[in-house]
Amino acid sequence: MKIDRSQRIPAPDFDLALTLDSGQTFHWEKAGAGFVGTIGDRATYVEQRGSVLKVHEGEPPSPTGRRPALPRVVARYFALDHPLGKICASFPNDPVMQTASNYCRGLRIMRQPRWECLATFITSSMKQVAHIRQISRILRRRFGEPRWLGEETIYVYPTPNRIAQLREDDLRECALGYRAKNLLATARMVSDGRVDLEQLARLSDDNLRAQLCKLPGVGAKVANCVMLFAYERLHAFPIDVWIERVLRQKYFPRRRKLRAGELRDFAASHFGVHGGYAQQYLFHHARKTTPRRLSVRPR
DNA sequence: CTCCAGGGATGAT
DNA sequence: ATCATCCATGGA
Repeated sequence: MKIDRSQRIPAPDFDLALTLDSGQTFHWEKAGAGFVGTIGDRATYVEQRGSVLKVHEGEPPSPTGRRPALPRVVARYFALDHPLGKICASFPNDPVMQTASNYCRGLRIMRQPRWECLATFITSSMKQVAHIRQISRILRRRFGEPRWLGEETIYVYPTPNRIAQLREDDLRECALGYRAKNLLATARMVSDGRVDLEQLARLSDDNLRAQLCKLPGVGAKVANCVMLFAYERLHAFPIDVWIERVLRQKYFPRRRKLRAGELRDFAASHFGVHGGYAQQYLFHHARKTTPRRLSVRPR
């Protein structure tokens, strides 16, 4: 008979499914009543029951040294310590923000591994979330190390060293298109030590952004995503096509001409010290409530 | 079929 | 600084 190895973690003010569907990570998949995925190199099952998470993990591939206990790893990954009440209370009191805030109750900005977050957002340029997920799945299955979780195999995100060994064509075969060159070049910079992603955590927001933007395939938007999702810079405000649409339509409906710089300055000042959280709520609300265009058009 | 997607790099104003 | 153009791919 099977032993229930699951552990329980208190998780108030948290919505697991909402958080995993919000376009931060791209690899978690539904499994039974919960989700399976990796947290760093650990294959993990997570299931929410009310305000408690049930978690268990797969066996490590080989005898390993002592590792942090899984509940602490999960709690840190999902940022269960973020004071969500205070964060939401810091949002501006305008109807657009309040609607998004109410819609996204329990959504948390996760603490992702640096390389994994950087690499996936390099592959995200001009891609829908569904396709970013597909690219992540292919890269993991082809180049990532396997882990076993019960009956199923989970793949860790490939390391910078592994990607750096590949040829551009290997990545193009993973449907990366023009992004292949950028992912490869950035992987080689991280792999050979020209950039130390962990050391970058010391830098101020502006210096961190500047350093990230030196990496091939990283501009302001991707840099802000990586700052927000992997460096805990909760003021970073990525502006993608969805957010730009929201800002222009909801906050500047009568301004035909509006420079990108003006949008950036408005976002930085209007949404408060946790602007990144506000941005994520606006993004997810817009993406989930904007009706898809009907497929059949008159001719 | 067309339109669009969690953009970046480059070159011209 | 700001804008135009190109870059691959596949879902809807």
